[in-house]
Amino acid sequence: MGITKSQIFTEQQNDLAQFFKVLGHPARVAILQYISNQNACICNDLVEEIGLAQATISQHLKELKSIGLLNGEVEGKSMCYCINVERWTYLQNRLNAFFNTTKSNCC
Amino acid sequence: MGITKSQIFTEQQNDLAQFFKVLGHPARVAILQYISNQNACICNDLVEEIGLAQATISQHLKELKSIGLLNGEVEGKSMCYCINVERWTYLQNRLNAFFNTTKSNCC
DNA sequence: AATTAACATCGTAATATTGCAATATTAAAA
DNA sequence: TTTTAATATTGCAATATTACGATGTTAATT
Repeated sequence: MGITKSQIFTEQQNDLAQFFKVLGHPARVAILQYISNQNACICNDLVEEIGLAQATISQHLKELKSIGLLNGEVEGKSMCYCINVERWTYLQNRLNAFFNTTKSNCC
Repeated sequence: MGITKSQIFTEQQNDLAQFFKVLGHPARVAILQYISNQNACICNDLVEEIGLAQATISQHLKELKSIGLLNGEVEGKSMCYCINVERWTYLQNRLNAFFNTTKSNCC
């Protein structure tokens, strides 16, 4: 079917999974790493840097924005995409909470 | 195309993304949480607990096994699936390293 | 030996994702 | 005002994922 049965899971489970899912593509990992190594980020750089078509990069940026990880500011003709540090930290804490509370008790 | 261009990314980026991807489904999050709340885990419990068909649960378990997060032991007719604590910790450290080294420097 | 219980695997339908070319859109530059 | 540069959006093809019924497989039970 290809459709996830979200309604049988809790909201926490769904949005935790959504965070993981967005990070679950090497292009998006690479984009975040590249942005963090720059003082400024311009989308066009990413096209050359990553090696995917402009439309594809734009799409990946959109997904990263969808979970609040990126802020985009218009700078003339260009865009300046930056990591939203507050959200970044929130996400890291959220994932750590998941790892810390989910422990093995058997075998 | 639906196919990820893995060859243009580093091995680190690809397997980090793979970890995220496997965790990026609410059923798999739920499975890990359920296992952690039990002293033993039997797959059949999961079918009732999660509310997906037995074949579907089996498939999700397979994906969790594929990144080494679950150990499965045969126990008579049943299976005992457990979290591989060593791998679990490795993964947590790996993700934290990603979060800590990827920082924002602009805007 | 037949039955049953607990999974795993296969096949398949429905939907999602990835990627790109083509085409907007927007703002600076000429 | 036309042109150009940078990015977004649309439409589509190829592939991946999700889910489940049907069918194996294996081991305990009868």
